[in-house]
Amino acid sequence: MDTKVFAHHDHAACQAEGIAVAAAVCAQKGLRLTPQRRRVLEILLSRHRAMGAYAVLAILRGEGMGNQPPVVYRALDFLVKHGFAHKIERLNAFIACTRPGAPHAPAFLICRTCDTVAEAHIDPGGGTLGDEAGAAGFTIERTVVEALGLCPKCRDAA
Amino acid sequence: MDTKVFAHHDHAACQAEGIAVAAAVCAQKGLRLTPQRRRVLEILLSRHRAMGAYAVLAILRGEGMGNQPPVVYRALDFLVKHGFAHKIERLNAFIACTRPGAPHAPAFLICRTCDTVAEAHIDPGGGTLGDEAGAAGFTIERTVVEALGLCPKCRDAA
DNA sequence: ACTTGCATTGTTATATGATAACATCACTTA
DNA sequence: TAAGTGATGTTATCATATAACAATGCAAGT
Repeated sequence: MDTKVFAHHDHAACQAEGIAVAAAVCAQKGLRLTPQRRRVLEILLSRHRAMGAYAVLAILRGEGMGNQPPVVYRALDFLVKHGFAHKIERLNAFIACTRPGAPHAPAFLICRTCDTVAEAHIDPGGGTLGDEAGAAGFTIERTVVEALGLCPKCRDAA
Repeated sequence: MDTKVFAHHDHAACQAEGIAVAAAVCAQKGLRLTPQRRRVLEILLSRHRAMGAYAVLAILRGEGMGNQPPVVYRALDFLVKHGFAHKIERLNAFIACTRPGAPHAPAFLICRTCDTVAEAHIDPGGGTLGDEAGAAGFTIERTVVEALGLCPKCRDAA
């Protein structure tokens, strides 16, 4: 789990690696990491917090890279579709993936005080829910798992 | 788990029980199940599908029980706050609780074809995620768990 | 180089989901 | 019956997301 995001870490490396991996994966799969898409990923990578689409759009606007909602939604759709970013349903917001390239079922720990989001990974068909779904004949294709609470830093501060 | 919702069942009893339990719980806790709130719960209970707030509002309008968004959002807030309904984050929609009255951490199985939603219950601190959160010092307060896939009926039809 | 085809981007308009703010009404209890 | 609280009515607005279509860019084959 990438709970390092709750503590100090080499964030510059964190960002650089995110872009590098995305570029490599795109090259390998024949996807186009265009300037807009790349910039949106950089913006998401700049913080371990989920950002709303319109917050991203505001930054793009300031840089002359797009003025209308579809611009940012298309870039976000691309990043989510190919696993470079995730949508946090509870927040209607987006965050860069910390394990791009590898297929995985993400789960998130969301701090309600500082809004930091850590990405964990789970077995989609595992646990009680997987057992019950299996028993009921329900086929799980995707999972949304988001835990809300307090990160260690905010808990200690309180 | 209430996976009976994927199959034929006595739905009239299902609905009646939902209202009866809510009324009993409200009486016990000194909450007011007003006509609007009761009617919204009835509407949600009428199907095992999540409904958007505006879909509920459209029905209320047709019955002269409220014309503006805040009417339905206030009723839904009440129902969710007291555990008579849940919000499905993935769908931005609401569904009646199948275990009203008892505190619980709900999880949902959402069929992408027929939109039926079954409610299961999980141990919020259990499983891999609970372990990892504990190890990271993260305190889980609430969980959003939504599995998307195919219910038995729709899987067989395909 | 040319052109054909497809992915990407630009732009307008609108759909969909949610809340702030304030006035009014109703129920309780002292 | 007045005061306090919770519930409702209403207007306006904010926030999130997508449809539709035009214009552009890029890559592959000839």
